[in-house]
Amino acid sequence: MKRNSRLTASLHALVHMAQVPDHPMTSEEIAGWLHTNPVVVRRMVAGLREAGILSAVRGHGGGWTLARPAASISLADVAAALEESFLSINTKPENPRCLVERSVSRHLDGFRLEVERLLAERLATVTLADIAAECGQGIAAYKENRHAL
Amino acid sequence: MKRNSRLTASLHALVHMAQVPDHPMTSEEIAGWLHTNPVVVRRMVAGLREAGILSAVRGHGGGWTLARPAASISLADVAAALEESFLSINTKPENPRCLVERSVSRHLDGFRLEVERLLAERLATVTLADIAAECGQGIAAYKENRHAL
DNA sequence: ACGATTCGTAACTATTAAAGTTACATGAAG
DNA sequence: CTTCATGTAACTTTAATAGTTACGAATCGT
Repeated sequence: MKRNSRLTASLHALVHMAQVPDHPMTSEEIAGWLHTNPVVVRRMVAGLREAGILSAVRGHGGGWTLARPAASISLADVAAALEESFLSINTKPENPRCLVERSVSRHLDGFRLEVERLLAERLATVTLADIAAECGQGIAAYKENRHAL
Repeated sequence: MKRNSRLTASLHALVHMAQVPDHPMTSEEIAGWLHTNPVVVRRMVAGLREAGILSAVRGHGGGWTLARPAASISLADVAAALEESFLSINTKPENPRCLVERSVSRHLDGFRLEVERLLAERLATVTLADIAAECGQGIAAYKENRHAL
């Protein structure tokens, strides 16, 4: 898995799950899609479980399923659950006694907040169900997307 | 110098320069402000020179000065010259044959573009002169901000 | 009950992007 | 022609993240 792609990767997995509701998916399976390791997957989606987006079942036949209907899970919900910051722009002054540094940081921080708000707004307009529908839904679409093609 | 703070650091230095026009500042001096190394500074601002924001003079009494009036240099100009991406969100599908991944990436990429546009717009509304004015301008303010307090 | 399976998590290693450093060539001022 | 400053290449260090190993806990099928 590439760096800085936790949101992309998580959404990828979640939409696949939305396509086949009630079918638990294992971390092994997901790791295959994301070309990574099962443990990395479990670590990545831990926050999604805590946020009530995914529910996990252990043991034989276990795995992950969506904890609520795909239509009620927006991309913003997922992004928030991952607690990832997407804006890599430092707005904390290192030396708060320098007026210049403070002023620069204050401006940038204002912009940062505004931009994060816009992103959250946009992410809130799309749900997992929307994307699943775009790709075709259900078992057929799931098989279509099996990555084994 | 901390990571992901090239824009903040560059603006910090540039505003100090705006406060004392026609006084070349050495990388040694700037490195002191940013708590880093002169070579790191030279590397960081290389793009600013190529973009016509800074001009450098070598040799005795040399250093950097703003290449144009501070009022004509917006924060967006600086950000563009640094060629830094501020949105750490991967929107390139790793396996373009997966419909789900493509759909997710397409949505995120649209949002990314919109967000970057907003940020650029906002950065364009503020110039180095604006910030210098906020901090008090001229030699007096420069001394006020000497970081040696 | 028992073994197979799967998540949960801690502890460790590997990778990599960026900062920091050293070294030296280039050029300008006095 | 010495001194000081940038320009840049090459290398080392650092830190964030991915990847791995290991094992405990929980659940199912037999």
